[in-house]
Amino acid sequence: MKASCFHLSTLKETPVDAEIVSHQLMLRAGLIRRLASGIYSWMPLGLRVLRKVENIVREEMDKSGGLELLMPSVQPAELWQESGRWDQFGPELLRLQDRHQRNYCLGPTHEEVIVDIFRRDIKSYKQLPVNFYQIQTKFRDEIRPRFGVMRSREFIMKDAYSFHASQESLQQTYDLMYQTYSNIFDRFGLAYRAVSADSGSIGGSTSHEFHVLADSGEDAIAFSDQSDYAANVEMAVAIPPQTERDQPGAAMEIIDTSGLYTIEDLTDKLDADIKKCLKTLIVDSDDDGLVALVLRGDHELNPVKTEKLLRVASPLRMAEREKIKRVLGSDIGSLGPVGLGITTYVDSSAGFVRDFICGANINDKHYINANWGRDCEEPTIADIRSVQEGDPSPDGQGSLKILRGIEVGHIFQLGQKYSETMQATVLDVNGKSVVTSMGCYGIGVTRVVAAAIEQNNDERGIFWPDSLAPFQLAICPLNYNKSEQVKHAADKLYADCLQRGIEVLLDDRPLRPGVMFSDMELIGVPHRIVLSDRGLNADLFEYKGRRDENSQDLALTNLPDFLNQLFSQECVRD
RNA sequence: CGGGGUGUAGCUCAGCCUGGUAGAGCGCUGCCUUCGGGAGGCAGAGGUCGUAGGUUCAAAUCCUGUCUCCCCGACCA
Repeated sequence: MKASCFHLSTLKETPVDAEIVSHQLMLRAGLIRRLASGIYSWMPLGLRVLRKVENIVREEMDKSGGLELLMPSVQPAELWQESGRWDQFGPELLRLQDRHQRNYCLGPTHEEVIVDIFRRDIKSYKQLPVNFYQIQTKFRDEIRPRFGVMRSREFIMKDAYSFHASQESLQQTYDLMYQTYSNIFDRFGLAYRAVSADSGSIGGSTSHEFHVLADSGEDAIAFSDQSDYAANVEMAVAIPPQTERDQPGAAMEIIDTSGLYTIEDLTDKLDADIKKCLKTLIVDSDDDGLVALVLRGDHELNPVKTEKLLRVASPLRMAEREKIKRVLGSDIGSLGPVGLGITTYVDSSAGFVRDFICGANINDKHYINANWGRDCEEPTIADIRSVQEGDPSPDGQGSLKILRGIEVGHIFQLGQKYSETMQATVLDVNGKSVVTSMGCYGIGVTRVVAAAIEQNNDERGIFWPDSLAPFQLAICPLNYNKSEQVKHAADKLYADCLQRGIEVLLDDRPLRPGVMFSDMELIGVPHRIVLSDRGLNADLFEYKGRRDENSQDLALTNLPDFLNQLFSQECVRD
């Protein structure tokens, strides 16, 4: 490609609305343009990257026996009513009507449609297992789209759905998909991590997320420094520090703590050990009452774990202050488990603390040296906190480290959630009708592009991994439009690269070198060759990798070999 | 949806408080100079000031409605 024939629309200034680097760089490099909130056009340069992602996904899915199909993005309401999700999904589902006032939605996902296809087409266990997938545009009417393509309303996703006559078969395909995803992310050339995950609203049991590691990631993931254990912090099991409680010490006393309402106040003013200060949080119950949650002062509540507990309202809601005061008789800064009188869950770590400090449920009073069993009821233990860096790994090997990640892939075992309600059955060996089990496997294709940038950028712009770069090589001729010598050499090199199948961008624009270099660095072309009169006169060309400190001058005679070496791997692979 | 902001040239923004009829930098077009890290000069093009109404002799500026977009919270690939 010649730059003069391409559309490079780079921006020198950073657009104000862009909050995170990937969004800024995608706009500055001219990969995307915003059309409306959460809706973006992919410009030619961005589309080249998007296609790279798609193709890798497609190749690996095909290799694993996936069958590509393409389902409509507009879907009839009837299907969604049948699965029950027409009502469940809420405003995130964009609904529309046609001219006959029939209801439709824009597909946020395709379980309903695929199940419908399946039940019409597949009758026998002999046709199983199957794994259908598509790479297609989805629409979710996000409450608040942000971060550009990272959380947009319209986005492209690869979604795959597998069907099975048995759990064993589902497990097999699930494991295969896990491996396939690992292969895909390996090929992307991104640092990633597969973690056990909460299956969320989509339902099902076993589930893993694939995260691209980046400090700006929205998710925290915990993994063992000594084993394979890795889980989303939402999910990671918090192991109590000990298995038996120490004997109580001194007798409980009530003390005056006017003006001390937070854990910090207590540790500052009373010189107390934060691990001995228990905090009591009050959330709404599912029957209009209250539930108390007790945690160690240095621990954080984990809403995802907590909302699964009996009587706790889901989604989790902190109770209103007035209601707490009314029901419990004190303000939130003075609450504690002693004599509280409502359902109380005590975090497993907090349940082992002896001689603790807690609110007395009387304003401006706290107890010290309180003890479970002696001063209040034996605690109902639950795992309700988020793990912290340094906690023991739940598998007993090593301790946990915490990194941030961007969720770009998610695999689920759906089981029979949809196949049951929508009657996706086949006949088994005995001619009996059995409900199929399903798996579902997603990759956020557009999000992968953003995540790749989030992980690979510097002050000059993007640096793409070779596998995702819109162009592999930039040829930057200095004075292309003035110097016959340079033009000739550049054209020859360009033709040679095309011949070799290298994706090359020849910058033949009449630009100053600085502008040209900056553009190529901004858009992240991994390799750059500069040709100039000065160099050619000395039989030299200049090479610089996007991530290299310095450029190097190399002998022109070695250029063919150099190209061979540089691009041998990609040529074999693609 | 709740809270906070914003809207003026393609982009980043000034002007608004204190009404008098629109500006800068970058980008764009042409010419000249420069030519290895976002050059300089000259000459240009480009804006119903988000939108509808109101106040006023006069509105980008004041008032009201409305829309857009962004930020903070719950959701997710």
